[in-house]
Amino acid sequence: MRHRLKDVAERAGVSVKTVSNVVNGYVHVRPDTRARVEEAIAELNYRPNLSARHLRKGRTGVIALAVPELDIPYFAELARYVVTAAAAYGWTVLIDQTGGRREQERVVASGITDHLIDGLIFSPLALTAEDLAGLDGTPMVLLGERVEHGPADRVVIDNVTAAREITAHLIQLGHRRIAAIGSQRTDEGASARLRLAGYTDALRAAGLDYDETLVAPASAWHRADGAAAMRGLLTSGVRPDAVFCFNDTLALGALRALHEAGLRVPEDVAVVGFDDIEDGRFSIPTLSTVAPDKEKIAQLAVELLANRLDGDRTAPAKELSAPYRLELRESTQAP
Amino acid sequence: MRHRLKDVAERAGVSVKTVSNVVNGYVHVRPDTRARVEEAIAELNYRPNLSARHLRKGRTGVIALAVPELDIPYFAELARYVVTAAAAYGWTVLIDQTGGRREQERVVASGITDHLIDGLIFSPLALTAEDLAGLDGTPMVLLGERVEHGPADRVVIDNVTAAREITAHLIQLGHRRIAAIGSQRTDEGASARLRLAGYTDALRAAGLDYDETLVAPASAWHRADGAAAMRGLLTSGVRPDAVFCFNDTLALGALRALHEAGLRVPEDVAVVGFDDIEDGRFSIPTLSTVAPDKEKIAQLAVELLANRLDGDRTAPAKELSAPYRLELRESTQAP
DNA sequence: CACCGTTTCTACAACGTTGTAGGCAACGTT
DNA sequence: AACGTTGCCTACAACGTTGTAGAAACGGTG
Repeated sequence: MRHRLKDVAERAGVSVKTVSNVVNGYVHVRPDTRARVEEAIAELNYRPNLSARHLRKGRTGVIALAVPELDIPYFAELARYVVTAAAAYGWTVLIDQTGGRREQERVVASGITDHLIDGLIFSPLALTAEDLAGLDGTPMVLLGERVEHGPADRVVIDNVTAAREITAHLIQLGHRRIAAIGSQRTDEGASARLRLAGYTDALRAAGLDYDETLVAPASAWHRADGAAAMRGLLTSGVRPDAVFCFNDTLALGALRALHEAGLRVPEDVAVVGFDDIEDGRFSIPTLSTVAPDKEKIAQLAVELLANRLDGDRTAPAKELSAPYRLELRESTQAP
Repeated sequence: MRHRLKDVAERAGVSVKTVSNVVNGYVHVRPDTRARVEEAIAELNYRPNLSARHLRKGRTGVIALAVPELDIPYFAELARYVVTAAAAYGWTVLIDQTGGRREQERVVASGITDHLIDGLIFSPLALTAEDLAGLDGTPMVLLGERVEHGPADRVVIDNVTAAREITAHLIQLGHRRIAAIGSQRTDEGASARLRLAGYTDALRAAGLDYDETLVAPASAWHRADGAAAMRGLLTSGVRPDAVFCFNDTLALGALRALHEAGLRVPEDVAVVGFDDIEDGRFSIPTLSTVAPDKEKIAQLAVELLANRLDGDRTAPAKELSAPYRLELRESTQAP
């Protein structure tokens, strides 16, 4: 059986509250009393009941991270950094997988975990600002562009500028027929919209025409979608000399499709992605990409949450921007 | 503010317990009373406080999954299946990242999440059976070979046979100098030991000599380790005509190293992995591998945990085996 | 009409913890 | 010697929920 404060108290011959004071590091406890209590704690292997503590204190020391899918490497890597950053505050991270479905996201946002968690870091795909309006519950930090107009603190990266820079890199290498893979018509494609904007900006700045046939949609951003989109571009007869994929998994799929079509990368077609997932550092060829500083994103998100928990919960929402850099590898230049 | 049973009770003009009865689906509540209570619940957007419920009932509806690292695709994919399988039981899954460090694993096993969770699915890397001995706490299901001799329920796959079969596949293709990447000397390498055993079994069965210089250790099983081990083999002058990597990320790293050395896969060297992660279905070349049925593993683990929670907690530990199959792709045969 | 069983509901206690209030020594100061 | 201050500790209540016991109302039976 698990032991309670009461058991420890009886063993140490003190009151329940004194044991509680020892556990919580209260100063006014005589050294010998403290020692006796600590001994009893060790002997019984006592561990506080977090539910009871939460019920009393209103804090659990647990925060949640909600992401669309864990087996998208970007989110898995991000999750690792969030867990690490949260550990610095003594927090445990509960990871929730929403599948990107609006209903599930709404459930998570309105607190599926209910009173179990102190705060939420949330990377929504389908959720709208309206879904969040009127949520008075758990403090929340949003990741990414999906929900704008500040219903909650947010951490973003400058997608438009990053997309413009990586596209400009392709242009500077001499590419002129640059395809884009990953555009999305739906409202849900907030990142897609911004990255497409950066792409068109770069074309315009270089005096290149925007050619709609070079822009391939992708409803999801998995490897299979990237491969399918690339095959579609190739069979439709457009012959790009470079491809900007809106994330790395799309790009890895595109690399595969180009390989199957007998085209060499980067000699025949240059390829860039976005996210800097680990796969891209070992793919053949290695993948040029936009590398958001995931560690920084995680740290900022945890920090915003900490401020919100300790500080003014009604203060206006803050928005922080995380840095990124271009990671230029083999897929845009011969080894 | 969040509302409590008391608020709902006042609004509906009934006792607190009646509201609790409605929330919990107790039968003896008059339809009109039930309706009034439900209306009040909806108006106040009442949600039960799980901590309080847990404190009273001893159940949270939350289980934890502890894995070494989330950005190892195998664990990310497994996590997704566990979340899905647990949802069928109405459970939320808290995901914990141990980093494979023994101390952290011990903390998790002895219940870092303490009384917050009902049960634990645990994939240990460094933990020993002694660490688990004397743990009387939360019901636990172990994944993999690390901890043997049944201190807890366990789900495994037959690593030895699987490794033998994939090695036999290489032999059958005519390969004779088959390297192995991923062996580990330390106690922690339980999977490594079993896969190495399968490898040597297959060699022996085919009458091939075991050549120690063909076996490369890898302390961790990341892409970088696979690439380093492969480079090591190549520069040491041994010329394998095939490589069995003990997991897929090692294999992807090995593919990369072979590519850098100007060797073609599978024409010059055939490569196989283990785990069937998504990357391997899109790599160049696509990767032949042992595909454990991750969905089944997750389902069995959740099922074992459910039985343990509802049934006899002192019953002897059960061990279930999950199926696998060989997934033969380009890396062992020309496209 | 008294009695019994069922339905519907309520009051109370308890889960394990911590904040508040307060008591009792021991100490230094007047 | 009386006083206030400080250090150390205890008793009690409360967090929000549900199990238990039982009360009140109702219908049917002898």
